Amino acid sequence: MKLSTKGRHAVTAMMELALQHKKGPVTLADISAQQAISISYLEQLFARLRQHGLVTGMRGPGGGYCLARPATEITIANILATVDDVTRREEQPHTQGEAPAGAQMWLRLSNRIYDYLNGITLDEAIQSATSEDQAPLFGSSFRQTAA
Amino acid sequence: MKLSTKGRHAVTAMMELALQHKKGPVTLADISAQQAISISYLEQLFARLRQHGLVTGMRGPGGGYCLARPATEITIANILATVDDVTRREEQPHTQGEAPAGAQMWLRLSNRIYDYLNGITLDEAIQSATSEDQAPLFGSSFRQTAA
DNA sequence: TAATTCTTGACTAAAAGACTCAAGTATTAC
DNA sequence: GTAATACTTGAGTCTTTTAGTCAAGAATTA
Repeated sequence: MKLSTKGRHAVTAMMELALQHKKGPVTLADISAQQAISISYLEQLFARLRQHGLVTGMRGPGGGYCLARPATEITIANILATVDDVTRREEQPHTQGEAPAGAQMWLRLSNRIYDYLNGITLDEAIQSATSEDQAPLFGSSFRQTAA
Repeated sequence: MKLSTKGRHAVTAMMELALQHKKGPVTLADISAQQAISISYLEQLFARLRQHGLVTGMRGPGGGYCLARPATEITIANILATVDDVTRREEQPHTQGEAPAGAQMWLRLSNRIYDYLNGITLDEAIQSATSEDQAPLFGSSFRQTAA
């Protein structure tokens, strides 16, 4: 599991597509202008998104990119996985006694985060981000103590 | 929000401290051996962990590092925040009409992830990672479709 | 007092990440 | 047919991160 600016760009771009899908295909030039990223870089990202079946490209004038599936069927984890080469990984079933316990524990935690992000659809993310009053999603019993 | 190998090292090191806290302080040399990381690098990480009040160092022979608080009161988000300079960030209340909608949406999603990780304590992470039978934590209705 | 351990801080080499640039080909609306 | 767009390819640059070294020193305690 990983969370980088590259993933951020991909997610926000996908959100853009979802928001404007009623207006038809969205051009990379549009997204480039809104996100202040070069078209060439977006091309890299969208090449992967397309290869993984998350978007479809339409050529010619009036063309652009659309979501390949409804926004309710695309998860945040889906998007991050395409651009960051991360997936859910299965744990090894005890290779030897001298096992990297820490690695195994991290793997499980990592998978847990992946599952969490896989439970958030693009549509839902937009909904909760668009709603004015943002209800706390967790009790947040703990806050930062650091100065 | 960010998720890097640096954060991974910090989390696994903290797990190690939590596991061995009954045996007293843990030396960096121990962790170095277990995680195959140089002591010097660990020193960097632990310097930050100590500054943020997550661990306490004990000098002299028999010294080492301990958790500054019980493992039930340290969250994964706490740990990641110390080494990665990430925190929960407040959203701006609509600066202008020409607002970076995508940025705002990402911020909310990012905070949501942060809150999630802030809801997982070190202790809980170890528990769920140690238990043999790992029950699925989410419905995981969606799986990877990519080839 | 000497061994052990943390503390601090500067420094560095290699790798990855985050882009940009360029130059072309393929489609399709008009 | 031409212009607007997607798509492809590949190189190239700049920054950040990672992972680590080196060194001098301060605190602790056997």
